Amino acid sequence: MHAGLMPSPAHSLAPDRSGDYDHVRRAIEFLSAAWREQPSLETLAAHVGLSPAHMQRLFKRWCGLSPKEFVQAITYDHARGLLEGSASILEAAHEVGLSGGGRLHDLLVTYEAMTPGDLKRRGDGLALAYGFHPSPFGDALVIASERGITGLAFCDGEAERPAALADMARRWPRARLTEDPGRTAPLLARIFGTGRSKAGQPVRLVLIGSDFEVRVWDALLKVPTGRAVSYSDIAGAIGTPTAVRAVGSAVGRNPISFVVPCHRALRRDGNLGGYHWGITRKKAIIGWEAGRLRHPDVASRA
DNA sequence: ATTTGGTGTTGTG
DNA sequence: CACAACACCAAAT
Repeated sequence: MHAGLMPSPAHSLAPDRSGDYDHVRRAIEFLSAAWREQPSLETLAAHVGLSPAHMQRLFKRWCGLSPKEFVQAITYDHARGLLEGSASILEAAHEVGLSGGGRLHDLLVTYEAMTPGDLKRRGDGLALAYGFHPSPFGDALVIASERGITGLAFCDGEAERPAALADMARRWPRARLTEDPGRTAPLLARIFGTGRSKAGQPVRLVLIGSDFEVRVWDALLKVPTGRAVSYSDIAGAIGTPTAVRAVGSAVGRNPISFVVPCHRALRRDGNLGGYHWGITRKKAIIGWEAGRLRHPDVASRA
């Protein structure tokens, strides 16, 4: 299938970015495998199947960084920089956080957690709408109840959609899921939409998980863009300093990817650690945020 | 670089 | 109730 021949919308002010991530993903995969040889722009572009100039422009448009800068942004050293002073992030947030209610990273986020009773019912009586939508990181699966977003997952391409949906549905086996992209689309737009969240409209989350899991996810919500914490930082902050590995599992079970920024949890030593939706995507998100931080206006011109 | 032993929580039977 | 699985970590090959 030669979908790559799709004509580019030459002078649209709102370029169709939905196809970008597919190329970006293949570029990141190549760079990850070959970083030691410092591949040239030509080599990279040839592998992805684009001209060097197009490759460069694609990356710039996607995240504001060139491929070379992107590679810098996901290196070991840079990750260690993100972790600088990481313990104090959660400490400071803890002082403010309890009184302040939920604000967090660059989005305005509020959340409620399901009660233990709700959890036991495994979603019985819960009506959930879902939809797939293009996002900067591939197809995004959004799941929402009447009270707010309960799930956000990613996949690459139509073929992976059933698996992504099953992975999410398994978390609330007795819930009734109905496809309704009309309802989920505006929720996703609020997350990836242009610029800052439209004045005062918070993103409402519904966290469905055990008490321990919710405490972990709450800690993640306190990590701002451009920073990161280690799994053991989180363990310490929630009062179970030796439960590092359990924290890792809980982070991995985060149902609302990206909004609950599980990609900002790294290994203590600067290794990136794992990611439920693939390490490539974790790299993509970290690099994308690095670019957005450097050029805050990139997203606002849409 | 890779292995090893120690971890808390959750889901399964 | 026991047990395996897990997006980890520190120390020792």
